[in-house]
Amino acid sequence: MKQIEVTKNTVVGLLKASSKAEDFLAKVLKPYEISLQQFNVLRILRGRKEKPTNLSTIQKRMVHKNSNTTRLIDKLIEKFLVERKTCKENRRKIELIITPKGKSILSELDLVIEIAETEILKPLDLEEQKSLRKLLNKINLN
Amino acid sequence: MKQIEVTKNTVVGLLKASSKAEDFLAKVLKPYEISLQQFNVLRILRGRKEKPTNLSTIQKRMVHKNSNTTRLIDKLIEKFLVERKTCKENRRKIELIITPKGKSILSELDLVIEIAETEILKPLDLEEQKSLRKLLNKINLN
DNA sequence: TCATTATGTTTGTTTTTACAATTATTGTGT
DNA sequence: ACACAATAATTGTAAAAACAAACATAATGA
Repeated sequence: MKQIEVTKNTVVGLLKASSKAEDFLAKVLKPYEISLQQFNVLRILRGRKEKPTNLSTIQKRMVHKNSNTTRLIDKLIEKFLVERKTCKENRRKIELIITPKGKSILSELDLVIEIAETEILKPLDLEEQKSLRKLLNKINLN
Repeated sequence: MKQIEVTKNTVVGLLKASSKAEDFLAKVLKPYEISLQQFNVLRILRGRKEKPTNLSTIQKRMVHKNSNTTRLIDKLIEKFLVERKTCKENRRKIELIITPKGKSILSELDLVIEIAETEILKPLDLEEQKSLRKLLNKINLN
């Protein structure tokens, strides 16, 4: 098999595995009326501890760079999971911070997401997962 | 690091790598006004040679199972890249077939897509790609 | 200072996607 | 044959994503 065939199959395999994972994750989030993207933003905000975070920082860390972050966050604000205020030092920026309600819902979600993630990677043992992670990281850092 | 942390990171890595790949592929297809999904359907149809293929078969093979295949294919038909006719043996089914124009555009696209796929997996050598493909396949078959 | 450029976010619009409901046809069991 | 379930595709509708343009503020340099 030629190199290009391997490359082609690998890329298709990557897209399929990811699509499958996303469908599954979205499904477990559905009952909570939180989209996968929204969940990711909440997780990013929590990871920043109490540090307020501006939109562009979130965008950089998001899985899907191209989604409309302003409106995505509007949804989270409507649900009182996130607060938005304009940054005093630089009034172009806004600062986002996860609310206690946001944290509380997130800790509920952690559990179901963990179960789902484990299910997705069930066909791989720990060493295989580490090896996969390493290969994916190489792609992501490029 | 705990098992669950490895799993979590691996899933996030998977989603990120795939999102990056999709963005890149969509970008190279953009000038041709063909979406990644449309491209995939064309490729599936070509892969079936002259055998007419019905919608549900395509859906099974598609990367994104949940997209609205009827309307996606409507777009391809509007552009005369695909033809649709109802199946005589089973009138619930429809049969889809790629047109010569579809094939011709597809062979143009093959080139740019190959370049893009190679670029995406550039950080990995052949052995690493094979190893990645193998791991992804395990997930996909599950 | 004042024009110019760069940065950060929002908004308008079109296209896609998700999801549920509907239609059409076929298959099955009595 | 007839009701009932199963299969295959389409349609309606709401939500989300893509993309470009616009807006506000800040930084830079003559």
